[in-house]
Amino acid sequence: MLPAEKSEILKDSLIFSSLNEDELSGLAGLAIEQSFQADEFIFWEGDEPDYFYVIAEGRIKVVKHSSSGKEFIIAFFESGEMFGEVAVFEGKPYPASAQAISATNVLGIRRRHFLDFLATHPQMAMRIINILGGRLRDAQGRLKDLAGERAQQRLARILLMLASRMGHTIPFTRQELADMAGMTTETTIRLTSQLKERGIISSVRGQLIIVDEAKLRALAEGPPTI
Amino acid sequence: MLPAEKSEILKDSLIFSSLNEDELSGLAGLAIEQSFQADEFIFWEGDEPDYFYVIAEGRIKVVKHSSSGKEFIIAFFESGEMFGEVAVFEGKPYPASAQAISATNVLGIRRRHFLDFLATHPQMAMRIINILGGRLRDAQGRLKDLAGERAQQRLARILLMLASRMGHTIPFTRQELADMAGMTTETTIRLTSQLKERGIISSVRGQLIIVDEAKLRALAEGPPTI
DNA sequence: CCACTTATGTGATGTAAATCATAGTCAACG
DNA sequence: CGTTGACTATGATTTACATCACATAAGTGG
Repeated sequence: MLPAEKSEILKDSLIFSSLNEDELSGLAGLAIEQSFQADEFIFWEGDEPDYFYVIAEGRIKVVKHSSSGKEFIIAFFESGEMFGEVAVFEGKPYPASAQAISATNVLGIRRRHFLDFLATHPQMAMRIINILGGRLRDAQGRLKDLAGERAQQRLARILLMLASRMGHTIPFTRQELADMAGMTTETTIRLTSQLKERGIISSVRGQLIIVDEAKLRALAEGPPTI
Repeated sequence: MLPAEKSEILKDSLIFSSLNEDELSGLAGLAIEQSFQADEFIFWEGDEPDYFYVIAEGRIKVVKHSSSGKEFIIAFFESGEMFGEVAVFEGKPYPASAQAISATNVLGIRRRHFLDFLATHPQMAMRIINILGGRLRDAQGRLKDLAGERAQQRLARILLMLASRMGHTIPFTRQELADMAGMTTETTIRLTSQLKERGIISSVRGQLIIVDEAKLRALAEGPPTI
């Protein structure tokens, strides 16, 4: 891949879009391209955090496994988004694994290089603070949902969150939705079947289309206060 | 409160400890002291984020309520720690409420002032990135626990987390522990009673003492792989 | 010191969702 | 084009935990 292409990818990313040409090409010089097949792991929980990543093309999920082996999807990211940053900042092992959902190209920047770059680019630090803040807000919202809301509502909220990021067509299987909402595949299938009967969603194999967002939102807000 | 006292408090905080005297007194000039009784709210979820806070004295908890009204404790903080920062960075309403656990004094710094200060103090931004990163890591670990672990393990993990921050004497009621672990008070009481029987903890009203941390850790790790 | 509130403790019962089981359906691919 | 494997579907059964209901401390404040 040409340095100019790397620059272009970084320029299109959420974090680096505000940099000028010189800064971009400086960073691009440090970035290493890597490709992954669907289902391949970019890193595993516990690995040393050598790289910070920006997605050039494709989609990845960040997962943790419970003690019984059950998978939980903490987040997923697509083109232009970064991941692996928390471990890189702290210098501690990655707290979760990253796995490609589809064929994916990423740019990796070495921890040391990235920290040096950050130290000399204060406005980038502010950008990162905003991104981390947003992710923390999301995580805390999900914590409350997992602790206190019923499966129906948790699923509705997950669907709305996904819709706000990717539009009304949601390219995930029931299994993946289950792993995001913290429930079993069977439960997700039963709940989505109900949603279909009520005309709130439609679906084809491997994806799900939100038909009536208003009704879904009502479900997510809470039980129809009897 | 004298400016010098405010400086002293800021100097003792996690975020501002690296500042020099001039910077500290500059910040101290912007900081407003506020006091709260136990159970009083510092701010409510949904409020406009006017202030960023540092705790001078006391303890607070950050809570969200589920649609059925159940409380969930997202985090608690004590002297020297900051809170309310996510909302301040984003300029969106506070995503959760903050409530004093005991009588508490805080220093509040106006959003605008804090952002201006940040913009001119790059090394502070790095400090904040680290703090947010740590909180995000914690939140993601708890997400996985809530989604995939049993009540027994969740409680054990909460206790260990608390112990690592405050020592083996944990000053929370069963109700508060329940609200952190995402379960009912009754379940927490039953589980702690079991832990007492097994000699892993002891307790007095309103607090709980970890006696055998190794056994607790074994419980937290997972079921005794049969 | 007595009423009152808050925290702890325990049993009986209910239930949401997990688990177990089985089957149909669609896409991919040699 | 038929076989294989992932995805969707649905019923039967189990279970961890919530809910309800009371009872007994242990502080607290008049």
